[in-house]
Amino acid sequence: MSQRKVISLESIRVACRHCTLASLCLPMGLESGDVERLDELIKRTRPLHRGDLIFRKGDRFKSLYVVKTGSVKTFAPSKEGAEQVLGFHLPGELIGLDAIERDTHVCSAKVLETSAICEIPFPRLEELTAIIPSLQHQMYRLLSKEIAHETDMLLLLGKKSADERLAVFLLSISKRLHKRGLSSTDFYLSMSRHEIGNYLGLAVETVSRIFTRFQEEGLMRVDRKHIEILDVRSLELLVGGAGQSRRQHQQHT
Amino acid sequence: MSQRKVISLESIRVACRHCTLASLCLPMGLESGDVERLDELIKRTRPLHRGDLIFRKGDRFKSLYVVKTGSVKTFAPSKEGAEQVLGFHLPGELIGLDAIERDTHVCSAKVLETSAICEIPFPRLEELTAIIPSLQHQMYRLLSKEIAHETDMLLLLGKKSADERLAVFLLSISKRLHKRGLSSTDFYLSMSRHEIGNYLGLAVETVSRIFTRFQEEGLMRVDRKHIEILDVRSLELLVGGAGQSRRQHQQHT
DNA sequence: ACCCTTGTTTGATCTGGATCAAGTGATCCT
DNA sequence: AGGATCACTTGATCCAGATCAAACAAGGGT
Repeated sequence: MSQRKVISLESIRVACRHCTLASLCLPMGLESGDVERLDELIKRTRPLHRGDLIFRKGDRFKSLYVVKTGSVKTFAPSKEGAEQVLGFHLPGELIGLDAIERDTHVCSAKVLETSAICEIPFPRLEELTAIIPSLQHQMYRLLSKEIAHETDMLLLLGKKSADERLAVFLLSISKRLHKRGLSSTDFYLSMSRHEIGNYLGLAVETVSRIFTRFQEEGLMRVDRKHIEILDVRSLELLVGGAGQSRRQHQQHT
Repeated sequence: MSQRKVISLESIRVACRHCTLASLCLPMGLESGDVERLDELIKRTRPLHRGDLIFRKGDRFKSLYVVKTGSVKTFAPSKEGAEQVLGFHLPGELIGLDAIERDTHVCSAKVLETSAICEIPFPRLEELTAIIPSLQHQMYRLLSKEIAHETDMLLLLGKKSADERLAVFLLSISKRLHKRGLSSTDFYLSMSRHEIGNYLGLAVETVSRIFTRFQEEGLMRVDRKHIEILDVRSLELLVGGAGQSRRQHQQHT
């Protein structure tokens, strides 16, 4: 999702309190003294490159991870090499929350482009949350947000048409980039059509065809990974449910 | 999901420490002193009846809820009266976790049969978790578990065939009843075919047809809401992915 | 006991997207 | 630079499951 592919080695050493993401990330709303305490336990590793794994399914759970720059996909690999893409993660987003319960990662995380990742050892974070109420609250919020988001995805996969799914996907990326100070209408996708389709429960060919059609209809311009949103309004209408999704009977009881 | 429809008015007054669910529920693993402190903040209301709402989407978030007896569905209502069923909840299961972030309920919860519900005011719970580390850990675990579970559902809705979805559903109910000391092979469903289909992203007719076919194949016996699982092994094989789901290409990068 | 409403089943038909098949354009490697 | 591989696009066909239609069964209320 790089607006620019250059990443500064400088920047990855910078602490939370100087990080531009602080307002989106774990430190959100903390007092500066508390941010420093959080800072102390965060490890910043050298940048990872396209295809590198942050963790894989089955690994012992030790830490949560935050994307600092770049982008990451999480996916559930199955025996036969097939997989389900579970999410795409942009800077400031927390990864690994699903591993706490089983003490084992239940999905894998792979870097989609050169990325910097912050590592947060969970046991130490847990200790810290017990003594910083606002950090504890932030953790509950982040966990809850993840649940609410997956709930939205369930609705998407259970009830929406292919067009709606793509529209939701594009608007989601667009909004998230915007929050990070990037253009909401002109960006590069760091994931392949295949990965998009997998994520949305669609075949690659369907994704490709719909992108083409959206372009013909003047909703967007597509050139390879480069996307320009031309008509946000129409995309939003599509999502709203103008083209009435799939089966929507009235309910009972 | 009632093995028996009779519920004892006596039992709903009983505190956590005498509750048979304690080992599945929030108090899991707590010391008895801590259970008592938790007990003090839990409200137990009179039983609700089929169709009653525990909360509805948009309500201010104040409490989490636990099913004590009976069963509950959560669903996201949409403007036009259509809805997406998000989950079915059995005794010991916590509801409302997705509301923490927005401070507002993002789905509604409706009782499927006469049920007793425990209410846990969240602000007080949050205070308590800050001073009882094992309770805090338990909360993280429960939130994480919810995420991991929804992740499984994403895979189900994104990649699995109708047969697999039904098999997963039946085995899930079966296992959860078993954990609660009930029969895993002989039970009553408290939800309608319509709700099952909605939950699994299938039309009612498809659910009905597959139940009929499963019966013809000797996997189960179906009589209205009454289910008898005859061949767990085969259902498990179905889930494993014998009938190879949907499109499962190899992946890239 | 009977009517009405609602849930369920079964059959016939339709269709959105998956699958199959090719061709084209990028990117990478030596 | 040349060749191989991989990602994407486009067209043709197929099919699992949705939708439409109808009959039936069960429970609930009066």
